[in-house]
Amino acid sequence: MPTETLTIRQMCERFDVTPRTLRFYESKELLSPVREGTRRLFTRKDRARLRLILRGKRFGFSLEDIRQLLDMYDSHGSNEPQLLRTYDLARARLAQMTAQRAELDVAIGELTIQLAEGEAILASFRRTAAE
Amino acid sequence: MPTETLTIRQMCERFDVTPRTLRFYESKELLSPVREGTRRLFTRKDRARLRLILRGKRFGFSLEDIRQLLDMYDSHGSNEPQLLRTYDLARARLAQMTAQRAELDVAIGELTIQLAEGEAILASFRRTAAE
DNA sequence: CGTTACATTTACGTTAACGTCAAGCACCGT
DNA sequence: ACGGTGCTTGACGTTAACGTAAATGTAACG
Repeated sequence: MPTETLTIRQMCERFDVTPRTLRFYESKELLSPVREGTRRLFTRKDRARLRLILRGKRFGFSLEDIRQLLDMYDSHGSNEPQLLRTYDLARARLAQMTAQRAELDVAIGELTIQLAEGEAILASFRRTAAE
Repeated sequence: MPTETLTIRQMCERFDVTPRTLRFYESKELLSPVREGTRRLFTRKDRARLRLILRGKRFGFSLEDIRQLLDMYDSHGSNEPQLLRTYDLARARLAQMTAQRAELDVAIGELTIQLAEGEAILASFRRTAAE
């Protein structure tokens, strides 16, 4: 049963991140690779955590938020108050994202209108130039 | 015909920004209020520009982008190459925003699913506690 | 043994958009 | 003259998530 650990470089290729990023995450206690002498070896567990970290980032969570979520998640998935906090954090974040989406929609709409106006002006330039 | 200039404090209240922000914008050449002695007085033109600035921010433009857009806009709305650059910048930004919205949609979808799972687990806790 | 390739730690640098003092005019009413 | 209020300029501080450089280590290749 090979544990199949990865070097930092292999991790970087597999997840498209830089070494600096992995070391930074370790310093922030988001990852905890084992050591072979002085070198880091990333286990299956580290890879799982990194996947969750990257997903969290896509959600727009800060690394600090993610750390708390991860800690709560696996320090005890069976601890209700902690799970509840995780849940609330996620809900709050979802609300933010929904609001952000709404604003983005408005902004896209407005900008689209602006663009149409701009295009009209440019079109008039082209007509003038054609004389 | 009252030019109706505003003090910095009045501007802040009207637009919900801080004095620091207005001075910062001036230092970045986004605004250019006149002086009465040593004090700033914001004219109608400044108010119009500030409105555009705040709108640009809602669009997600950086202040530097906004400065360029404003300069191009009123340095000569009749200069075609500059107007074209403005237009291109806006189009690029719109593309970014659209992409961002797509990602946000995906993230919202995923997070919603996660929340449903979390809720299910919490529900099982409540059933256990009810025994 | 020398070089190449990859690894490590330490620590300062970067970016945007302001926040937060500090020190000091300028005028107003008393 | 004095206290209060509002304004001014300077200049350093803040935040997140790394980038980047320096100095060093170590393992294998030829």
